[in-house]
Amino acid sequence: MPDTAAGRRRSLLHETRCGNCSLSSLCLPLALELEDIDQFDAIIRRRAPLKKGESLFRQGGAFTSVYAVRSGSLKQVTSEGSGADQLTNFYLPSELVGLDGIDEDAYPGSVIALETTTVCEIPFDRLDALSERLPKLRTQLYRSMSKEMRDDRRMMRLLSRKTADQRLATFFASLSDRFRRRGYSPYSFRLSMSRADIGNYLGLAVETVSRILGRFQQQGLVAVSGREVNILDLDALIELAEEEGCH
Amino acid sequence: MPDTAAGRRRSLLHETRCGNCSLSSLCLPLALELEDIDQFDAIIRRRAPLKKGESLFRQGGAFTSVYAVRSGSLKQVTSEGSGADQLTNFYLPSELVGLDGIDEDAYPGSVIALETTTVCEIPFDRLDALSERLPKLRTQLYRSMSKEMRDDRRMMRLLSRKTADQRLATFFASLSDRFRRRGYSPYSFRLSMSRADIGNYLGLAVETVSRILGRFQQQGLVAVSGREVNILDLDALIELAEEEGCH
DNA sequence: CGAAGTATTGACCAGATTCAACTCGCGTGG
DNA sequence: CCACGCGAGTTGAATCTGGTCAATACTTCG
Repeated sequence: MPDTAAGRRRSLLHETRCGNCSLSSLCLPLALELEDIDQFDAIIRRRAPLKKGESLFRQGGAFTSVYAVRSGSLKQVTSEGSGADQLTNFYLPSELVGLDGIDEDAYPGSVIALETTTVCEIPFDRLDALSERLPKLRTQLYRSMSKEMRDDRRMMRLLSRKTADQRLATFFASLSDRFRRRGYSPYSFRLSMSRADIGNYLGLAVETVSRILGRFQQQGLVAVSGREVNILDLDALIELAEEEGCH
Repeated sequence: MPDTAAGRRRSLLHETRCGNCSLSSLCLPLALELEDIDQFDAIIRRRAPLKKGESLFRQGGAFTSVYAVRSGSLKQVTSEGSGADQLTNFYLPSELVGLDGIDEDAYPGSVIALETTTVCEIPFDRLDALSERLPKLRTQLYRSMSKEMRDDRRMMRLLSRKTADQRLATFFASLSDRFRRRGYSPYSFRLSMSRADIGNYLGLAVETVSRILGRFQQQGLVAVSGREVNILDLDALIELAEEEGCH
């Protein structure tokens, strides 16, 4: 009876087993043996799906868990001092959220769902304990953090050296690549974030995002209609993204 | 006979013991018990001091170790594609260098001494193994990485939201704070990096750095003479750094 | 269907870059 | 010891990219 509460719960539980998760080749337990995966699986907690706009946690909240995105997408927003927020990251399925809260035992930003989103909650103390026994898990955790640091550096480079056009081009190329890795079309996808989010993330005004998108369209690089994106010339986008300041 | 090779080596070895290192309260082993510190100490390798301009490791080099800065300072430089380098970080004593190389098993940037600099080399495989037995060390390692992620986010905010004045103000306030924590004067110090380095780091042209430094001087915020800095009004600097875009 | 939020477009403005000239400080070698 | 030369730093003028403000269209959702 899949429609009883118990039936639904079972199917949800079943659904969250890492062993049969389609993301297992990208996610934290990627290096684990079958039996180890079960151990890992055991510490994971299900969360009810988040609806668009709901927050996974709020800035300043006590750090307890990291989260693996299972479906949907989220944004991380940090508001410092009195003023404007800074959008520091978008998270897609298989990515790990909350690692920057370990130090200071508090989340340094709020993380908000951009659409209906499900996540796996991984209590950090249990993850840490398990990582003591599973060197591969530990390694993977180090790798995840290290990767995030590398991505951050790339973002700094984008923010301090690239023109608005290059930022947008980089953004689309990167999204395309992330979708490809997850088995989706790298050429055709739907943006879950608003133009304002994109601008905030890339350090640009909304108007600039809009204008450049228009230009890209004229140049035949992409076809954009609302949040629906078709990438027409990925190579050109990538080239534009990498292009060096011509002296 | 402190002048024999053996004597010198002994004194150097002695010098590098974590137990009597003045930085131990800031550095990686900060949470360890005395006996644990000795274990940690045992895996550390001395390195000959780096002279100004020498590199600790080069971008793309195989990742083997992380390094704790003991004295002096370094910069991390990433050159992507064909063109301009990006200076992604300055490292001061007690800070950990190279953590972003774990993922990909290669250093994502070159790290270069800005002055005569000594570091402690910590082979990562041994650190990882030791962290299996010492939960506090593991925690500290997670914390270090987490902190670096947080700092990166702050940098992104600086690069995407702050004006040139605010960037410089933030830079000086942050340096001041880092010196204070290390027991040096927060008001008077010597910059080990060039104006070009500062500009590169903050995403500004050298000329802009120079001009704004001049303005700060006129406003009585700092007194700068070459690389010698005196901070005259730290509070004003901090306020300027935090100031919000006034709508 | 209407209202509020989201996106686009245009005109104008300003902060920062670029280019170029010039000065200063420092180390080297004559 | 001083002159020289080079790199680092400063200053000025012109330019330009992207931001701001304002008006207008499009969507999405109650």
